[in-house]
Formats: sequence, structure tokens, C-alpha cells
Amino acid sequence: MTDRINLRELKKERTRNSLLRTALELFTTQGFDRTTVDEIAEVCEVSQRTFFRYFANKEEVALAVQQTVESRFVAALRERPPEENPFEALRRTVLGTWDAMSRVVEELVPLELHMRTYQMIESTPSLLAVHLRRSIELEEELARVVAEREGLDVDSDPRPRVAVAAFGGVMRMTGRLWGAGGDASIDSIRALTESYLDHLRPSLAGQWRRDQG
Amino acid sequence: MTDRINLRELKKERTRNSLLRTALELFTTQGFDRTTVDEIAEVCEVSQRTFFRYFANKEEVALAVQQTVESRFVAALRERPPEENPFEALRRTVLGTWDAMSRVVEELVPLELHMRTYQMIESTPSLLAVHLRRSIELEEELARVVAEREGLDVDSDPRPRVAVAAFGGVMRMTGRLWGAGGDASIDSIRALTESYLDHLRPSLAGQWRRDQG
DNA sequence: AGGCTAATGACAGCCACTGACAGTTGACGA
DNA sequence: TCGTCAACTGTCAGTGGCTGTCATTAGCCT
Repeated sequence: MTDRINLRELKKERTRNSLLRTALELFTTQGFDRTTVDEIAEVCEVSQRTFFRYFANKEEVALAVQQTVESRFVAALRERPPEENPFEALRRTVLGTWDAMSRVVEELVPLELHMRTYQMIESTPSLLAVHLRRSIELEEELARVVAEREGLDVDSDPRPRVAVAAFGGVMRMTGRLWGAGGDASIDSIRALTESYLDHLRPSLAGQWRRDQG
Repeated sequence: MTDRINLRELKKERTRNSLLRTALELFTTQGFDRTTVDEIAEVCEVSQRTFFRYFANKEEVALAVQQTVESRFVAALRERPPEENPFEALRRTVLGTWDAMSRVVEELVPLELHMRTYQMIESTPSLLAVHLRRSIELEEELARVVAEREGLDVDSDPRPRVAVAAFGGVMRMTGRLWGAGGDASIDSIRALTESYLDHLRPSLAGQWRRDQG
């Protein structure tokens, strides 16, 4: 049914996926800046113009898989039990996302390629910049979900945005540290995430010197 | 003394400042994307090539004043009394920076132009992206200062980076809200900063519903 | 005055990206 | 099965950010 109708849609999906994989493969091996759009298009045997009909710009293709994972993240947060407090809900959602990631990612590209891509993003200035902007757009969305869970107005009560901002700040930092480190596994970023989130509340407390636990 | 020697340095400073002011003026009136580097250069009566000898790219000139303020911020944090706990030191430094800002900024451009520029940055995607990347680079620097204050190793103890990440997350959010709002005054962003930082610890606490205060 | 060197201008070229138009190819009804 | 329509694609020309190169200018210093 779904595969017989729409040869057109099928071709489109193939072209898009081909462009996506080729781009990530070239980016991760040669580097983002040393790969031209012409090169990607040529390997996929389409014109450069066609590339730009599938992806608005060179950055977008590099962040496309990330985009999918983030959408799942928002959906997963919406499904957390309402009795969890906001920070706990965010924390459990992110840990759950790491666990479900391989399945989500493998529908598009090999997991291993995505992990290499993530590391490339963190080490490529222009990509990192766009990635960060997208992540604060995601934060706004998360703040609205949190406010909804708690029955609050996001514009009059600062707490949803503040909680999400603090959470997001720690998330981005773990992403950066993980990208700089050598271990590209999911286990490694999951452990890092968990440990750093646990340090959030103690870090804001007054007395660091008294307890070193 | 300092003014007689170096006619050359003087000219350079004038050219740079002329490029800076012209750029910000054009960006804030016409928009960043609708202003070409050729246009800026032509107004200043230099070649486009010269523009790129003073500023690495079009974004850099838009963020140049911001850059100066950020440097002052780091210096000010270093001078906070060591008995303040890390978060309190960050909080007081940022409030102090708002107070000292007019003086720092006016050495380069009119304060009012800088405030307009800040709002333009927040509402221009490409600029916002670069701004955010620079702000996480700043965070790394701040984390090292905090660690030094506390006599900790930034790589083995997560708390300096975590505290700074949470702080930075809230800072960026207030910047965004301020940029979206109508009031471009320093007072307004100062008040926003103070209020939101005060909500940080309560936001991470478990029970939001019990106390609405 | 004249040589040295930093600063600039002029030019050619690469690459990301866009608009316009023409050609091609699935979809779908007659 | 065929022709028509609409979607998709290729080609081309052009803009703008940015870089390397080289000749020229202009301040500096003896």
C-alpha cells in the first residue's frame, strides 16, 4: 500500500537520504569547511540547485539527524507522568532519549556515523553556532511544555524558563565536554549527563568548601 | 607623549572606529542582512579588502562592543572578594557590569547605539548563533576563574562548570526576553537579570505547586 | 633625502546561495 | 494507452562574503 503509491515520494526520500548520508560522510572524513556543496551534489548525481531544494543551507544537512532526535525529546517530555516535578521530568526524559537514540537514528543513518557527526558539530565553529541557536529555540518549546504540565503561564511565571535554561546550560556543556573527549559512545555521554545533572543543585548552594561529596 | 608618537596607530584606530560605528548604524537601521560590506566600506572611504583586515568577518564587527564588555566581565569577576560563594560572585559581577556598562561602551560608540545593536543581535539569526557560541567560550573562561577562586581543578570537579552553565543559561534567556521586549534601557535588563537569577534555585526545587511566592 | 616597512587598493577567484526559466518525469483522468 | 497537468530537476546568470596576491602608497627612522 504505502510503498506502491507514490514512486515520486519514494524517489524524493531516496535523494534526500542520499544527500544526507553523503554529506555526513564527507563532513566527518574531510571536515565541514573542506567539503563543498558541489562535491556532495556530484557524488549523489544531482545538481547543486537540487541540494538547496532539500536543505536550506549547508548547515541544515549537518544538523538534520539532530533535529529528529530533538523532536522526539519534546514528544517524550510531553508523555512523562504529570506528578514528576519539572526538573525530574527533564532529567528522566534526557536519559530516556539516550536509550532510545539508536533506534531513532538508525532510520536515517548508521548510528556510528551520527556519533561522529555529533563530534564534528562540536568541533566546527560555524556548525556549533547554529547548533546552539537551535538549542535555545528548543528551550523555548520545552519551557512551554513544562509550564503546561504545571498549569502556569510561561510569560508571567519565570520558573519554567529558568528551570529549562539551567537544564539546557548543563546539557550543552556535557555535549561540549563529550565532543572534546575521546569516547564517542552513547554510554559515555549518558554517564556524563547523569553525573553533571546531579551536580546542578549542589553547585548553586552556598557552601562548596564544607562538603566535598 | 602618547598622541604625538604614532600617527600611524592613530589613523588605524580612527579607521577601525569609523568602520565600527558605520556598520552598527547601518545594521540597526537597515538590518544586518540588508547591509553589505561594500556599503560599509564605501561610507568610510576604504576598500572592502581593508574592512576585512580590521574585522575577520561581517559578524565580528557587530559583536565587537559586546566583546569588550565581556572582557570587562571576566576581569570584574576576578576582583570579587574570595569569601563570596561562586554563584553570589557571578550574580554581583553581572549586576555590577550593567552599572559600569555605559562608561565602558561610550569609549567606543554611543550607549544608545550599543543598546540598539544588542537588540538587533538577538533578533538576527546568524548573529545570534555566533553570539551564543562566543558566550559558551566565555563560560569556559568563567568556569576556570571560579575553579581558581575555590582552589579546584576544573576537569575533576564538575561544580565550577555546572554552576557557570546554569548561570549562563539564565543570562542568555534574559538577554533574549529583553531583546524581544520593547524597553531597550539598561535598567530594564538589570531588573530582569536580578529577578530571574533569584528564581534559579527555587526553579530546581521539587515542589512548585506548594509555594507560589 | 632616501630606504624600510606597515597599510592600503585593485584585481581575480572561490564558494554559498538565489531567482528565473526551460526541460523532464511521475500522476491521473479520459 | 495516451495526453495533460503538476511536481521535480537542471542550467544559467548573478549577488555577496571572503581570501590570496601583488603593486602602490604613506608613515617612520637614520
